Amino acid sequence: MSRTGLREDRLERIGAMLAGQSHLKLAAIAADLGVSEMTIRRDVTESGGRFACLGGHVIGAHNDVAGDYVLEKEHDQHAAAKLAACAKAARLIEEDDTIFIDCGTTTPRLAALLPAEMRLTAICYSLNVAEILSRRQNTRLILLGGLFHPAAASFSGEPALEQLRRLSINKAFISAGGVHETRGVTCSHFHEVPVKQAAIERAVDSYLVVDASKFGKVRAAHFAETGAFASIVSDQD
Amino acid sequence: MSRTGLREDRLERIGAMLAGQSHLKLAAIAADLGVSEMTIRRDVTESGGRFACLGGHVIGAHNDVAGDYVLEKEHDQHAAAKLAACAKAARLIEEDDTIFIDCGTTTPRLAALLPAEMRLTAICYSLNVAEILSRRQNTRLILLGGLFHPAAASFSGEPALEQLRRLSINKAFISAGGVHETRGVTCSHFHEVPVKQAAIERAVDSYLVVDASKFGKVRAAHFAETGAFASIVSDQD
DNA sequence: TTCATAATGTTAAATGCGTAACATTATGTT
DNA sequence: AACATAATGTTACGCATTTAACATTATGAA
Repeated sequence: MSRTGLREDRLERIGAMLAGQSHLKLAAIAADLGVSEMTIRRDVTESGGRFACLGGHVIGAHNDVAGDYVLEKEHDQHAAAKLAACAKAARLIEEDDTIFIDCGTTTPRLAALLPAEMRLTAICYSLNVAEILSRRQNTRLILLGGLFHPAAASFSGEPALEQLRRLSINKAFISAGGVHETRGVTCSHFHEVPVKQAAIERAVDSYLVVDASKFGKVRAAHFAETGAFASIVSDQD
Repeated sequence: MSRTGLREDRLERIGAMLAGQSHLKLAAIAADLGVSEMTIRRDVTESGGRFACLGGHVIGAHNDVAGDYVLEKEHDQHAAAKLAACAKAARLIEEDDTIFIDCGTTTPRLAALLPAEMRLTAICYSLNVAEILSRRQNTRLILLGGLFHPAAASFSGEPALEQLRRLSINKAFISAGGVHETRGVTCSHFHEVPVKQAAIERAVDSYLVVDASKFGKVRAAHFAETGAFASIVSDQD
């Protein structure tokens, strides 16, 4: 039994060193902590997935959304479809637009597909989308903050809603877990409902960005009818 | 001259595929884009640091704060001192505390050094701190949103300030660019001033977390006197 | 069409990573 | 103190990654 917890201490220090950096040389960490590279290797393998060793470097394993492994799997399955839908959505965006990007597993791809040099104002309320947008040069980013929900990596709260209601949006890109002819458009997380609704209300045009697997599905939280959208952007028709 | 920009297209698609994942197999990307691994390798080297190849995988280079290379360098210089200061600060935190963590290059390390299993409520207003905190299991995270400032990776805005003024904080961990006996405590970014001040006001105890290199320095934006803090937590005395 | 140039594919060799096996040192117990 | 066990260090070898060099295919211009 490791009474001392030295390994855990080192892992925390590795985490601290990694804060900011994307990857660090195995040798550098070993030198910094005054142990051998082999020990760092062993630490990383025992870290339970917090870190990973790749090509002599350590990287933070940085799993998108902590916990939600179900979503993560679904993610991979329809990855190509989502990418296709996002590519279409990205073509709708013009220079100097003010866009709203919803949360979920589809929308980060849209954020990543925005033309690199295009001047934009982007509004979002999820951590993974914000992170992608924050790296852009010519984009003004507004993140609606509040209480963090790990399942969707999104935030919720009245102050943020108030702020959203005072913003004007050209194009809102909304995602959904289900699109049904009679039951309308639904998602899984109730706290997202008021945000999505406010975004749709404030936007000149709203677009529903979903892969075709969502058609016919129904989720718990209803937030709009299909008629609320200027168009449904999907990999198929 | 690459008139077509195929490479750039692929880089965007790689970015989109990487959205969420920390790393992706080189072979998987090559298969998805229908090109050879060698081409992906060349893309990555020509990406100007956006991506990196490590151990047969591609990772997002994920540079902490886009742009601020000056800070990034200073960062590295006093890295050990900052880590030491943060380690001391981390020891002040107890189970079930509500803590405020400031923005900057020091505080991400504090966030990373928080005991892994400790139950906490954490308030922050910078993207890099939020990202680290969001991976914790037993922590309720509140991010103060608003307009993004790339230089400090932080957010500002009246709605977030209002929200902060309604929160109660046990311990606020504040960073600074300068600590001076007569000129007080200062930082470089004016938009941070009202946030820091509100946090100090709402906190039972505020702690100034700085490495010793900050002593005697003065920056443009004044936000507090040294007397406002329960103690100054630094690598030296 | 023909040519020049860019883009991509293929192959092959060497560097360096990753793993295992064993040696050594620390730690705690009786 | 002597022992058992955990923790770390060292070495060496197989193999995947990486790089370079060259072959091939696309692209655009004259």
